[in-house]
Amino acid sequence: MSSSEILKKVLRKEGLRYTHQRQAVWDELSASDEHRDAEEIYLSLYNSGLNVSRATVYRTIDVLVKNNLVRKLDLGDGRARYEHKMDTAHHDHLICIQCGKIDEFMDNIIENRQDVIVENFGYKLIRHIHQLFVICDECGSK
Amino acid sequence: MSSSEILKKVLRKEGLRYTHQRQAVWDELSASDEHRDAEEIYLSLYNSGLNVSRATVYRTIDVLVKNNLVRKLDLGDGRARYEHKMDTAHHDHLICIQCGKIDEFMDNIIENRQDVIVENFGYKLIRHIHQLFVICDECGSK
DNA sequence: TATATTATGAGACTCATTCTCATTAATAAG
DNA sequence: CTTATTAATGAGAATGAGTCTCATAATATA
Repeated sequence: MSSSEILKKVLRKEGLRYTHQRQAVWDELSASDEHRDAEEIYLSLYNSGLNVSRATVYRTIDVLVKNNLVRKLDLGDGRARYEHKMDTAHHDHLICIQCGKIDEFMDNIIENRQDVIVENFGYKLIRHIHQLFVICDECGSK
Repeated sequence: MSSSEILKKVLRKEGLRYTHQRQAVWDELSASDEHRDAEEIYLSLYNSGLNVSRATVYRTIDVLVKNNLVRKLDLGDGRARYEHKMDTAHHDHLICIQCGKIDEFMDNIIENRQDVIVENFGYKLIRHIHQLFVICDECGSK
């Protein structure tokens, strides 16, 4: 399914209209594996001559996040980052506190333990955040 | 060691003066096991007749966090929460996305896996965030 | 007690994000 | 295809947590 078909399906489901701007934001996000903030997406579009307003960038990202096409990351520095979820399995993140480099990890043992913990409380797990703040190899060797 | 002795030791170490305001903020934090935001602490002091400014509340909390007397929590809703670390072992949090209730958990298997993951990357673990967003028993049964 | 230095308070400021509302564009109806 | 209806957009104002500034107050030092 193409990029625009995926988006159209989501918009249809949400009862929203298909617009150039929404396609542009989704293209921008799905084209990169970086973890980028809204301003970077806005500027990248702007520099490609696509003048999508900041408000629309935010509004569109919200729709994409809600419909599981994009994941929102809160790294604790006041700016949300976004990554697309096309063909990517669940993972969590390692963040270098010096250079900002972001790596991904996934550990079934941890995932299972989470389920057990929540079950012991008698709760229902909706989602989780697991971030390892590190000094990466490059920063550590300086 | 009393509340004020602990604070004085930290302030001495940091080359900072011992003031009423700093004691008041630390008292407020150490007296409760809740996970409170800066405004709640400010208002609680204000309502006790202790007029410590918001700026000083923030400044004091920074010192306490830096010196490990207080932990700062980012729950992703734009307001930091704080909990004191007196006589408390390390733990992470379960947060009910409906009522906001916060519970604590600690799992050695997870802690160990984190170390292994970071070691495999050749990085150094500095700190971590692990939050399980749940529907708690009460909210789930409604 | 006088002097030097740090801390505080009030409010201005920042910055990411959200909101407002007049204008524009997309869809529906004819 | 054209118009009517309704939703989306853009520009910039508003928000809100947190930070900064700087004149004044408090603490420590001589």
